[in-house]
This record gives sequence, structure tokens and C-alpha cells, in this order.
Amino acid sequence: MDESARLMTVLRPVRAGNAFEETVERLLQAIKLGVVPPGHKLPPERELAVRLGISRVTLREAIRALSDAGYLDVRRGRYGGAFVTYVPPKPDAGDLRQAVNEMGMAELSDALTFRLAVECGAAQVLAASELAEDKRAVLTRRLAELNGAGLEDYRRLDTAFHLSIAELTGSTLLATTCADARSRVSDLLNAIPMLQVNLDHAAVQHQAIVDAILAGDPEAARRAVAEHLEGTAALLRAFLS
Amino acid sequence: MDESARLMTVLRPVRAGNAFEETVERLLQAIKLGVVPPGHKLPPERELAVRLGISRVTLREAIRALSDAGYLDVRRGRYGGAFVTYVPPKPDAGDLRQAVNEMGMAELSDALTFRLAVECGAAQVLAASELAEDKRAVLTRRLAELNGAGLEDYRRLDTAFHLSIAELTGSTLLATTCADARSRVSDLLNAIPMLQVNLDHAAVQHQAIVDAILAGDPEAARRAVAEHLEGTAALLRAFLS
DNA sequence: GTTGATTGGGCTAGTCTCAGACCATTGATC
DNA sequence: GATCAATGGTCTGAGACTAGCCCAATCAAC
Repeated sequence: MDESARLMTVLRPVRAGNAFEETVERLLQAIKLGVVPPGHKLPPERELAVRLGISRVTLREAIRALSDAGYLDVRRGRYGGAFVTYVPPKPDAGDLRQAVNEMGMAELSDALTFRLAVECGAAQVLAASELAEDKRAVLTRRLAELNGAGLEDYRRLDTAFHLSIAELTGSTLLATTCADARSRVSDLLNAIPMLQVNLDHAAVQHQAIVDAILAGDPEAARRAVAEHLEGTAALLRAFLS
Repeated sequence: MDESARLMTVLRPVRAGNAFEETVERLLQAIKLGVVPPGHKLPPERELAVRLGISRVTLREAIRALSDAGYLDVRRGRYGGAFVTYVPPKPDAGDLRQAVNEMGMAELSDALTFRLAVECGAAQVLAASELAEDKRAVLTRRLAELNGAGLEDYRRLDTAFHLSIAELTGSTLLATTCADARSRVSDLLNAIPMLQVNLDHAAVQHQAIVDAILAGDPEAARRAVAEHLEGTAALLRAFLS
């Protein structure tokens, strides 16, 4: 709140961990957000190491750790690679409690607040911008894909839909921040049982978000996203008690 | 936009640079945001190294670089330390063009969009939350300090006011993100000439932001921040042409 | 089958970074 | 003036990380 609080904010650790740990986190993010879906493989090590700005040695250590943990299946030879074997666990209230306990209530609250702010901000910005026809098409297509999804693909396509909003703003910073915010709560979201009533409710809210954005109404877009995310947060709290 | 775009988003470099470079950036952020005001000193090296999670050797290299560049004055002995000598340069349209050229238009647009999204999100979240009396007091005090500021202190107190909004949400993630967003455009903001009409206009908008937050109206808070930041962005564009 | 392109597996020498210890300087206090 | 606590200045040995190179395995194409 006062000057010293701002010192804490800015003079925080420069690095979240060593190169190995940060690489594991990044790969886990790609896997859990479904950026690389189950059955698909990561880019070749040499290419991936360049993208991540780390050495192949460090990258291989991270891949090895994820392989040992059962997230990846690594195969040698041509047409080989690191294949994603991770499939989100079946929703379970017990898992949810455990995940929350590991996280801590303060951190959970922080993550939910963060996600609410950045996703509302992204939707508002997108609604306020001139949207070319191809971008409008992307948005409606993502919504259609989500609505046509089976239970297995729902979480991944839901993530894809939400992240598309930030990506369509054209701001890389905003897109990466939303991806980061989402990944902080993805384990929790995956643990929430998917009841048909909730899915129906979510579908209505998703439609409201798209309508507001396409109508160029930032206020409505902000409100629609806020209602949607607060609904999710309420579900979380409900299954925690 | 498609799957490969999301690969770019998530599988981006794990680190922005080496420890030295990232430390320099972080210290510059503290200096330019006025977290450590001119004439004040950074925390002692040993303490600061722990906070930043780096070794004293690396920290000292960064301090040395900033000292050579004229941002810091380092003195030995008890009551010594690294004193901030940097004072924001007088606003100048030439500096502004130069800063924009160094940055690139795409990056500038990205940074402005990012800032708009996260600051609107923060204001909205804060307005939607139950605000204890002490927090309301912080907000009004920051606004009063800003309104009473001379030209020398204006930028620093303006930064303090804006960052307070994010800090008051209680979300560390949101606070650091807003600080990051602000620091990306701080050089540009500092280069904008401060005309009395603009200051008056800004004061009205700041008041509107505080009123909306204290009234618990997320919609109005979002709108007020959006108008304020878009006004700043318009000023930027005006001085660029 | 043989071949060849693609991919993971592994090694080495060099650089970056760190933890910890010790030295040098300053200035308020006695 | 002497003392001493706080601070920056410096060195060293160990570990993390990297770039570059070559080896091993696989499998489609021939």
C-alpha cells in the first residue's frame, strides 16, 4: 500500500527459478493448455531449444523430467519426437481440494483476480477495435467448435476460445499474459465436474461474449466476461465446501 | 490466429536475457517508475541481491552499468549506498520521436493495448470489490497528492496513483503486471509536454476514476480508465505527427 | 534389403552465475 | 582521536548453462 509495498512489487526476484525449472513450467503450460494436444508431438529438440532460448542440454533435462512424470512419450528416429500422453484427469472434487491445498487460498485468490482482470481487459479492448472480417470469422468458428465439442475436447476448446480473444487484439503481451493467467488455474478448472446445466449456462455466456465483441460494445463485453468468470469462480467455491 | 500462432505465444523464450541484463531492466524500472525517487538510495547490495534472487556479483555488475550510465551515484562506507541521480528529462517532442523510433510502431501499439487492458481490468476489479475504509483512504490520498503536485513530481505521483489501483486489488500478479505495463511506456509518457489544459483534463478523469471505484461501479470505472488512457494515447499520436 | 533424412542421445570445453569469505571506506558516537 | 557498525569492493572455488560436435535409432522411399 505504501512506498515499501511498491518496493516489494518491483524489486522482486528477477527469475522464478533456474533454466531447467522454468523450462519444465513452460512445457507443462503448452501441454495443459492443449497448445500441443494429446497424441501430438513437441517440435524437434533443436528447434524447440532455439525457440525457448535455452541449450539443448537443458531442454532435454526438462523433457526427461516430464517423460518420467508421464506427460510425454519420447521416441527416437525419424518421425520420432516427444509425444504428449497427458490427458486431463476426470473431474473430481477430491482432486480439486487437493489442488487448492497445494496452491494456498491467497495464491488462488490472486490467480482468480488476475485472470478476471486480464480477460475482461482483453475482451473490452477487442470489442473496442475495428474487427476485420477474417477475425470475426475466427471468433465465431472457435465458438462453434466449442459448442460442438464432446466432453473430452471441451476444456481444450474452451481454452482455445478464451485465448483467441486475447490473441485477436494483436497484442502479444496481452496474449501471453492471458495464457499465463489461464494456466495458473487450469488444474483447478479441470477438476470441476462438468454438469450439463453448467455447460449450457457457459454456452449462453460464451455467446453473449461473442455478440458483445462483434457488436463493438466494450461495456457489454466486459460485463459478459466478468459474469462468465465469476460464475466459474463461484462453481469452484461451491465444490470446495 | 491458428494453432501455430498459439505455439508462438507459449513456446517463446524462457528468459528475456541473461541475469545481468534482466537485473539492469528491473533496477531501471524501479528508478524510472519512481519507486526509488531521486536522491534516495537502493537497499544495501546484500539485501537487494537476496530480494532479486541473484548473486551480489551480478547485482554489482548491473549497478556498475547504471552508475556508468548516470542513473546512480555509488558511495562507500556507512550511510553509503547506490543513490538515484536520474531525473526524468524535460518533455521534448524530439525525444518522443526518437523513443518511438527505437521502440518500433508494432511494439508501441502492443504496449499501449496491453496497458489499456490491464489497467481497465484492475480498476474494474477494484470497483467490484468491497473496499475497506483504509483502502478508500489510500486511494483518495494518492489522488490528493497528485493534484497537489508540482511539475517535477507530477509523473512520479501519477505513476503512484495508477499503480495504487492495481495494488489495492490485493493481487500481486495484477500489481506487477500493471507496473510492467507502465514501465514499457514510461519513457514515452515522460517525453509528452505537460500542458496545463492536459493536466486539468487528466485531473478530471482521475477524479472520475476514483469516484467510480468508490461508488462500486465497475462499468464506470472501466470506462473512466479507458477514456483516460485513450486520451494519453491520442496525445502521443498528436505529438508524433 | 539399402539408403538417407530426421530425430533423439551423449560428450566436451568454455562461459556465466553463485555462495561465501575477507578487505577497504566512511562517518556517527563515544 | 579511537571505535565500530554499516556499507561497497574484491577474490576464489564450485556448480549451472551453453555451443558445437558426433553417435545411434528409426522408418519412408527406393
